[in-house]
Amino acid sequence: MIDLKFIRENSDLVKTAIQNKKEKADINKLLALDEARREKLQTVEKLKQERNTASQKIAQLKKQGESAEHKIQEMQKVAGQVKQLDTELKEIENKIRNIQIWIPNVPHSSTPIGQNETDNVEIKKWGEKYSFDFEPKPHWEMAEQLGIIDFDRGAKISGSFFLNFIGLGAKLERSLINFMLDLHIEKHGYKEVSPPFLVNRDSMFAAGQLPKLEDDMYHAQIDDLFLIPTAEVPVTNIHRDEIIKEKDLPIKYTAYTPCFRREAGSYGKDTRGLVRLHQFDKVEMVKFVKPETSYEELEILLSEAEEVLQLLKLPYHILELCTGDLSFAAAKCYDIEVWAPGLNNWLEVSSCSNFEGFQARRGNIRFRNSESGKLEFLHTLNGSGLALPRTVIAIMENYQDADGSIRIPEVLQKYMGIDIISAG
RNA sequence: GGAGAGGUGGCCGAGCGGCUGAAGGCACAGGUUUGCUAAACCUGCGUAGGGGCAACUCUACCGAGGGUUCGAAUCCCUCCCUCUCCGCCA
Repeated sequence: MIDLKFIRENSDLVKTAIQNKKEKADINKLLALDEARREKLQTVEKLKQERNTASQKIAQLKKQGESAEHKIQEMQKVAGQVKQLDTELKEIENKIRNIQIWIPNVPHSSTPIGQNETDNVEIKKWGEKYSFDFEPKPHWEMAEQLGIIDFDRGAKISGSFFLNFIGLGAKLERSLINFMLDLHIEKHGYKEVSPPFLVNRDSMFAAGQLPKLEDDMYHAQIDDLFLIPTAEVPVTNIHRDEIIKEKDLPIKYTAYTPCFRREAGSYGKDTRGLVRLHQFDKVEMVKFVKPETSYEELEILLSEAEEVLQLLKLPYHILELCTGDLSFAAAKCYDIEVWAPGLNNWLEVSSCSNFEGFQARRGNIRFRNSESGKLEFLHTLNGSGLALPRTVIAIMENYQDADGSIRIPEVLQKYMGIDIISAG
């Protein structure tokens, strides 16, 4: 959420942001409503003041045993007016809010302006693509041969884009989760959280998922609960409506959760194998930080996500997202894409974003600034570290042998207990 | 699901329909005392939204939303949440 006062004072900036993010929110209408609101507010408040002083007078009169009838009758009129005006005011405020909740975060000045993913800027490449003396297979062919993923029965049980990891496939998934969690906990200093996988409406709103993305989420209607699309949602909400001690910042959490996405808008693209699923596992990192440190923290977050791929020795590159590809709530975002030789394509395995105060304002997450003595919204960030199935793709396709076996990356061997998933 | 208890400021905790934005305590900040630590004492200290360049001032807020009233933290209704007990269950 963007501060109304900020919008009032920086309307052009906000309008540009809306345009660059390809969102729709009528700032002119908002400003007009805001104007009307303040005008009405002054009228009611004046009446309320009148009422308050009169009420005191009445109390006084009654105490002295005098009649207050005249005053009371007078105030009955005022009370009616106040009620009427309050109702009108509430209507205006609702209208304002209904515009406000659709205003996206303003991109950071360093974010490149652009229309869509083709305008994202590659800022880094890491690792050499492995060379093969055979045609690298896509992972789904390997998976079938090795019997480590069961797509068909996933579809039977739940529908398309659901699957079963079986045997060593399931163990690979579990090993990766543990490897990533251990890295973030032990080396990067995050605290592990295992949060709820179903969250309420307030939590979805605070994270910036609602109202925009309601159609993309699974919704348990009876209880009005949503299946989380990412651990970001429950973990960011851990401190909703809280005031955090300045000395406790930054707070860093890492969480493994499954993620549930309806993928309502993603027609026919990337639909094979593990690339796009309705349910997938992910290890997430979330940070609560002081505003002045958030961009520094973003770079650190990015490097911590990168480290997962570096340790797995998987080639990747980093994209700085352009305004048109930036999510609703983010001010800046880096995507990490890993190379998948079987698909002959890059796959997004991590998004590292700074939300600045956008989520904090929606979720009312504050700290007391010791310098100013004031309560301030802190900044939130999060990054995948990493999304599992696509990491599995990268391992399968980069570490494949001619016979279809998968060599296990060194750092995973102690988790897997083996060094190869053999086709034999 | 059934029965009961409760939701007040950063935290704990009082609170008769008007004198309560809210006692008291803790925490925090500044000051005095002090060789250091600790302690004692004094002072200050809610949030949000308006108006005024400013000192300042007004309004709202005691889980949420309605209602009664000239006036509600205090009375009534609805809802939400937490806790305890019972039932059910991993």
